[in-house]
Amino acid sequence: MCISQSRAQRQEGSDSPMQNLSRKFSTVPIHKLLPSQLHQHRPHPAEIFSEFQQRRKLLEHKLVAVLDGCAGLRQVKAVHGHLLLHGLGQCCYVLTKLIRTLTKLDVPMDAYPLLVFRQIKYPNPFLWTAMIRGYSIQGPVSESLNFYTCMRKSGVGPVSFTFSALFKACGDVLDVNLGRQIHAHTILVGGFVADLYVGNTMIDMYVKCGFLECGRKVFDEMPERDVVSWTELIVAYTKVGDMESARELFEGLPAKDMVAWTAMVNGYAQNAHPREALDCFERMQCAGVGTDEITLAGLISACAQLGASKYANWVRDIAEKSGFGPTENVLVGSALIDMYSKCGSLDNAFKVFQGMKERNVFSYSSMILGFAMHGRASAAIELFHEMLTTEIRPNKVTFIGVLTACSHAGMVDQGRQLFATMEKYYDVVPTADHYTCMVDLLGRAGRLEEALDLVETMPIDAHGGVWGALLGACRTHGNPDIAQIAANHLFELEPDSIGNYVVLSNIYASAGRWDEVSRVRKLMREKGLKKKPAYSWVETKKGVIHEFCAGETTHPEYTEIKKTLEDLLDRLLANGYQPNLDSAAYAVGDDEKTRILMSHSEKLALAYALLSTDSVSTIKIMKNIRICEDCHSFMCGASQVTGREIVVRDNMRFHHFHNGTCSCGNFW
DNA sequence: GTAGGGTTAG
Repeated sequence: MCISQSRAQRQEGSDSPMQNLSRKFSTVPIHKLLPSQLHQHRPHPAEIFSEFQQRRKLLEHKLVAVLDGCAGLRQVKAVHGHLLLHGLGQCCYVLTKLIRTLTKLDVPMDAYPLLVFRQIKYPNPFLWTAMIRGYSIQGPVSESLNFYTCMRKSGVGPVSFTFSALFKACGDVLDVNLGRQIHAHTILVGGFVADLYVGNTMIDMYVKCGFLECGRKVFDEMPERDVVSWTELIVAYTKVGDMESARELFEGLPAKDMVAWTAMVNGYAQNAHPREALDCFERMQCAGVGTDEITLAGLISACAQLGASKYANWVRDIAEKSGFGPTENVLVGSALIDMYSKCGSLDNAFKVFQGMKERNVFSYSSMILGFAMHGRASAAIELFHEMLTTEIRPNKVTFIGVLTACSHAGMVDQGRQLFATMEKYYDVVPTADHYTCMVDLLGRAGRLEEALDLVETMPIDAHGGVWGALLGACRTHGNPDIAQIAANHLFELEPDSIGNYVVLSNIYASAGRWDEVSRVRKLMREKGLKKKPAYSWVETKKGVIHEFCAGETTHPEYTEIKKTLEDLLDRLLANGYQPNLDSAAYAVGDDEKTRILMSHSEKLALAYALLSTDSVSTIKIMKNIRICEDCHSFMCGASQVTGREIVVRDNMRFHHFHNGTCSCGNFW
């Protein structure tokens, strides 16, 4: 027993030279010795190395923290200089951070980062990956891939982050083929395909490239998923408008966080389902999930689509209570400006704008568009000039706003001038949407030939909007010949859009060309297209919304409505109003035309509002299609004989009727 | 290292 023990001791000693050494050295940690004791003790070398390593690690961490705080290339270079000076020029950990910092500072990879990298003798996988990621962010992606190949050749194995960086690169340049190759490679290398981050970036890559089904397949095959994987796919479905699939997936998500809920709320809002967006938000609140500015942006957009002041005030209240009020938060503020404009309260929109501490191009553009939508052209243009005195540069939407303002106010020359400066001074290349505004501008002003010429000579392809603007102008100015040209293009571009057939047929009807009217109607029948029913909505005092369809007689208070309308008509006729019979595009007698005109949904809505609201409040009516000429002059007259303010939002813009005139100046 | 965002025209 005794022998075997001593043998074991001897064996232990021979196996471990360090243990042998330890008998000759002190085991007291060096930092616990007094200076006077130092010369008597001989600290163990392992301890000295360990202490050295600890200090070095601490130093490296500190350097990484310093790099994190670097604000510019000069500071990074200074750190690098110190690294070289103190023998840390080969330290992969710190240099990885250094390269990442340079990437964050947008320093071109080929310049300084590559120089740093080339000085390293033995780069570790993280350092290689920092280079791959750098090129993946800046491009070219081919270089990113080159680095990957070199890394493999040098015998360094990848880490999961390497694949994430590569997939991100493929997603950014929309190169699904390369993505597929790397996907296959990921499987080949083994292990990484099951990694959560790798899977998530792979889903993102497929989705960005437009291969949603491939992303779904990756998702379905992932051994482990988290809320990020789910949310990526949910968003992908909302972006293609497939809210049903998004909802299905969302309901199956076990732990829904704020981002996932927000994806649903905003998905509904973006796909024109404002009620569902509101419902979803209420569920989110019941689930006790917090709200931030991004959730609010979607929610506010939903309220803007509903266009009712009841919701506008409700959502504003929520924003204030969540700590994202319009004064402090530029995102929420801009969204509220847009919402108030669309709800008909231009005053509230402007109040929000004025109260904002910080403004950006969204705030200005929304406000300019608000003014334009409400016919306040000079205010829109004034604000545009005010914006130019700040550091904020206009973008393409800002120009849509000012051009629309000019167009609705008949300011042809000013509009032309602005259009000419867009690219020259502001680097905003005109898009087909801007040409739409220009065609609208010329068209409304009656310069149909010039408008046609512009469409035919514009340097980019005209889309439906451009021809549609021309067709609309032909309606206003009664030009069936140019209308036919525009319509022919529209029938090609938008074969199933019913509105174009209706407008063309109405133009022919106004010109009394009934043969042509029947021809267009026949075309509609052949295509199986049916006229969209015209609706109007009116909000009563209690915030209840009543809907009226053209020609309907089923409202419970129809008798009173009819009586009110007849009384109003009598007063208007006495005041000089004459029904615009051209607005009833049917080959029938004048009496029948008048009867049809009196059944238009906005007139019914107006009569109901007169019946059910107090005599001082503004009447707000919303419509799903453009207001006709007859209803427009009817509203003008009504605002005069009743002394009421009437606001009508049609599918184009707002009309403020006050004392016999409209804010649109009869341009719409 | 991975996920949610605002204004647009006929």
